[in-house]
Amino acid sequence: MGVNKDLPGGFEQLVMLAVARIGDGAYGMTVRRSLEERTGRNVSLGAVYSTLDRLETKGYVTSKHETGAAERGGRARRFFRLTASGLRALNEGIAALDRMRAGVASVPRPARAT
Amino acid sequence: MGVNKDLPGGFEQLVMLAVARIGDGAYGMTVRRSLEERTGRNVSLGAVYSTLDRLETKGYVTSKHETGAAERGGRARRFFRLTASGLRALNEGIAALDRMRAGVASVPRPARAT
DNA sequence: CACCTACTTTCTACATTGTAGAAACCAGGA
DNA sequence: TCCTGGTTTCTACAATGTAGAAAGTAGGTG
Repeated sequence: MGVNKDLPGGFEQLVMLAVARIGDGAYGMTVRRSLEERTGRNVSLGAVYSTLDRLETKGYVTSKHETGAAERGGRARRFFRLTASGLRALNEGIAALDRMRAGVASVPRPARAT
Repeated sequence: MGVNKDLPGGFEQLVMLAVARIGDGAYGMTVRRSLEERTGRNVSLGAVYSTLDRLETKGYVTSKHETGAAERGGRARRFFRLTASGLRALNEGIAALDRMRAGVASVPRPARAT
């Protein structure tokens, strides 16, 4: 890898953004849903989970299994949160992209706040 | 791949942006330089060229060898340009990222124009 | 009880992308 | 001739992207 290791690439960025935007209720399904809604592409759960796993190995997210009785059918959910270093890496990656795109006429400026 | 095939990932985006921003004089070395200046990371020429090659196979850039006598030491340069479909794909990818990041408090809005 | 179903994660496998470094090319000057 | 600077191409491997099948878990239902 490059000299600045581990700047997250495309999909990883998107997944981290999903986790960030969802906040507390971020687990596999909600991350997937968020991704699909905002990007318009359909993403498989497998894709989401393995990315999340890899992010966890890098220390960019942490996960915790739902405690107590999940009075809900199904396996205990695994909730994800962005770590400080994850946020840092995410912002660096985004910043680099922004610097790259600044002033390129054919590439639109980002929309204003939402 | 996903349903919307071939949205370029991280590094491909950066390389396309470099080509776009450089305009006419875009070839291996200038692309590399632009990347390094704006992102701060050091990128190898190999990385640049193979990415450029792959982008070309996808039809996102075209290349043309320097015509006439290159009255310069060295092999004839290969100049790259973004194709219309490359630009479209690039903008789609960026737009998806923007939608994902819009309204996420911990992720700064992009800087104003440069 | 045995089974079915909904929800969710985990595992497996493979394709694509990211990345570096060595090799080869080319021309001009020492 | 040899060296050097500028440039591309080739080779190889690691990391990321992506899908799909499998399996765990609980609650309902006959």
